[in-house]
Amino acid sequence: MVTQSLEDYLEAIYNSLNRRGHAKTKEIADDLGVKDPSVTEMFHKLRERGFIHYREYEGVTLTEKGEDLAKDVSEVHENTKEFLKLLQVSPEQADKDACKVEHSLSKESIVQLNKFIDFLEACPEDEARWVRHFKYFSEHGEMPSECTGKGKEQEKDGEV
Amino acid sequence: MVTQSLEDYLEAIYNSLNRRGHAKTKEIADDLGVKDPSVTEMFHKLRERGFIHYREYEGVTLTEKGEDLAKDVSEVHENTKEFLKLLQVSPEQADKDACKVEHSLSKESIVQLNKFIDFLEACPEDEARWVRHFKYFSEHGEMPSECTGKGKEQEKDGEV
DNA sequence: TAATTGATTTAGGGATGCCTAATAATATGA
DNA sequence: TCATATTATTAGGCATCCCTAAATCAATTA
Repeated sequence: MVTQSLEDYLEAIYNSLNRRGHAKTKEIADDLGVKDPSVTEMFHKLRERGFIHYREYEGVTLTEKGEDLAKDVSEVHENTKEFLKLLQVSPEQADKDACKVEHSLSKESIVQLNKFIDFLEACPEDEARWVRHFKYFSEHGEMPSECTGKGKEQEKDGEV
Repeated sequence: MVTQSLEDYLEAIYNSLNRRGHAKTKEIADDLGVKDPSVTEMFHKLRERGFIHYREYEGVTLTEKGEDLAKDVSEVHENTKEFLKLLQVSPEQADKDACKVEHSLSKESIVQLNKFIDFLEACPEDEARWVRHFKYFSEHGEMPSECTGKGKEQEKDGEV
C-alpha cells in the first residue's frame, strides 16, 4: 500500500533532486519538517519497495518506478494549487493545502481536475470572465453589477 | 490534536444520529468499514476528549463540542462534493473523495470554497454557462463552437 | 595525520489506529 | 425464564511513522 507519508517523501526527493541536484537525509528532513532518523528509516523503506536508489551516507535518487509516482503526485499538487488559487486562496496556503489534498483524490477526480485546468487555458477571455466575477464576489459578497445586469452599465470592466 | 480519524468518527456519529436516531458501535463500524473493537476504542477516546456522551452498551450521542466539530466537517464534505460534481466527477466518487479531502483543507480554503458554492448559486444562468461549456469540454476534449465563436453559429444552445 | 565538526545511522520507545480472539452484556423467542 | 443469538467490550498484537540519545561515518582544517 502506498501511504500518504510515502508519497510525501517521494515528492520531497523529487523536488530536491530538481532544485539541488541531490537529495540528502538532512535536506529531506528539513523540507518535510521531520527529524533526520525518520528520513533514514523511510529511505530504507523506500529502497525495499523499489522506489529509490540508496546507499548509506550517499543520499538517494529515484528509480523509474519512484520517479513515475513522484511525477504523478507532483502534477496533482500543481493542479490542486492552481485550482485553489483560482478560488482566491493565497498562494502560500494553496501550496500547503495542495500538499495534503494531493493524496486524497481518486484517479477520476484527478482526470477531471486536469481537464478543468486545460479548460481554463483553452478558454477565451470573455468566456473566463466568471473568474474575475468570482474574485469580485469573493471580496465584496455580491455579484458585480456588470453581471446581474441590473447595475449601472457604465461601470464597464476596468478593475472590477 | 484532532486527527483525520477522529473527525471521521465524529462525522459518522453525526450522520447516524440524523439518519437513524442513534449511533451504536456496530452501525459506526459498518459505516466506516472498520471492526467493532476499533469503534469501542475510539468511543473511549472521544469520550475522554469531551466530544461524545458514551455509556457502555448504550451507544453514543454528541456533546455540543462534538456536534460543532461534526457540523463543520460535514459542511466541508458537502461543499467539496458539490465542487467535485461540478468538475463532472460521478456523485459516488465525489462523495468518496470528499471524505478524504474534507480533512485536508485549511480554514482559508474552506471559506473560499463556501464562497464559491454561494457564488454559483447567486450566478444568473447566462453567467454560469461556463459550467455547461466545461461539461462539453470534458466530454469532447475541445471547447464548444458556441464558445470559440469560430464554429457554425446555427448550432445554438440546445443540448450542447 | 589527528582532532574536530557536521551529517548520518542505529537503538530503543511512544502514539495512533487498526486487527483477531475471547469474554461479557443484552435482547429475543421458545 | 432460560437458552440462544446478537452486540459490545476487553485483551493482546501489529504496522506505520514519528521521536531522542547515542554511536558511527565523512569532511575539514589545524
